[in-house]
Amino acid sequence: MPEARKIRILLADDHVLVRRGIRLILEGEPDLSVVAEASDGAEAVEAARTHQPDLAILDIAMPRLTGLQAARELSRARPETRILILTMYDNEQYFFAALAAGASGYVLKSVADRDLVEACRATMRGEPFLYPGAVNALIRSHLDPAARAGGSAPERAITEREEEILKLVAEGHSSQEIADLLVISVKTVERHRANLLNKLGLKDRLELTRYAIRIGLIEP
Amino acid sequence: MPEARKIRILLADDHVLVRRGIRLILEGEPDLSVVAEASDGAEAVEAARTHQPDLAILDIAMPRLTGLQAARELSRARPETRILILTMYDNEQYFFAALAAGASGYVLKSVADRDLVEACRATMRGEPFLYPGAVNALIRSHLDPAARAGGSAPERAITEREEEILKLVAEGHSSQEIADLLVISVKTVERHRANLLNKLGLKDRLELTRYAIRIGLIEP
DNA sequence: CTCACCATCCGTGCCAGCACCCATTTCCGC
DNA sequence: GCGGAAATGGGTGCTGGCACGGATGGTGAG
Repeated sequence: MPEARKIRILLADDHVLVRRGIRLILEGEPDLSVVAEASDGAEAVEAARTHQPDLAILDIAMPRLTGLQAARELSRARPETRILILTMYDNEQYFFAALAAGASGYVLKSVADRDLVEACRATMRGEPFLYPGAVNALIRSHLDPAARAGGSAPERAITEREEEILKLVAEGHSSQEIADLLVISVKTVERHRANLLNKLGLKDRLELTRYAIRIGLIEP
Repeated sequence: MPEARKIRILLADDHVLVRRGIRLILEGEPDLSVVAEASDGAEAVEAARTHQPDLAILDIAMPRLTGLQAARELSRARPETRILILTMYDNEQYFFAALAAGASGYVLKSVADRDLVEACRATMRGEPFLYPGAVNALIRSHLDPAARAGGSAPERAITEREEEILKLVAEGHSSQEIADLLVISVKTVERHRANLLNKLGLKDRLELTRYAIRIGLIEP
């Protein structure tokens, strides 16, 4: 039974080369088949509708919709499609967000060539697949749910207002400008920014900017 | 003559998946052979010494040494190795810098799967390989040498040292840290940074960061 | 109802970033 | 050799970023 029932995979990443690499890796396996590719989150959601894949492999950093946004869309629109999040960064913040978005697996690009195939199969068997760091984070979170809000794994979700400030800060606006834009006091802007830095475990507005770009909040 | 004389290729990119993708593409060709991989610029220079490749494919955005810095090193240390620069972004500034650094070809990652193999062969035949946008830029530069880096883009090309500072600033290092790293005074770092802001028409280190990300000098 | 959390605001203080001024040395091209 | 550009170093001064301390009202979950 050579064609028993291949796992139908949707592959979403904004880099052709990465897609090409992953595709070649996956197509080398007898039980895996890439039935569609997408170069951004919106395309991925669209492609999932038309191609009805069993599994969607989503990169986090994509234009239009990020992988996480796409995952939320997908798990609402097509809950039967399992989701595997692929990411460049070992960042617990993303990892918890990925779980919340309905992902069943979380794989780092840096180890992807070793683990990716195994992750696909595990996910389709209904088993979660996480990289070691993520498992640790999960255990810590289990042992002390309150620690999610502090310690090394800042995990309180960012609020709407904070995201608004995050975007404006990352776009290069000064606290004064943001205060004027939102018609609030400079002090409040600074307070929100400080909370962001604290929650995300970042150092200054420069890192905030890179973070915002990574999650697709703003364009570079 | 199936083993006539394969082109020996050194592949440098900081992402395993990208290397994997490129490698699979290249190894599919009968006349191309990847003899070494490197995950940063310094490794690439080192690998070129030991493996003596005919061709080095260098990503611009790499840790330690960037692709351009590695290209300069390489074309000095091993001029017989041809250099192909691989980049994420269509940016003329870096295209000219690549030429100056001794590169014979300049390929965009976004079109790499189509053109990469052809670019390798052309480069080895001694023909330059450029993507269409680069050719246009060259023509404009020929018609009006003064406009080379001009127009909406920065007027004067940024120097090697400035690029070094640009990268470090964009990575979030303070002036003091950079001064210590490069063993120069803080004042000199600030001077270079000021020159960069001036040349690029930017406001502060935050914009410098976004610029560095846009041109693919660093990862977000 | 109380508690936790959010959004809002204020004061103080330090330091890094940045602007604007200055200079010297080296090296390259004309 | 002279002019120009790159790299190096310096001084002064303002201000915005960021940490730290406080406070209030609103709102939803327990």
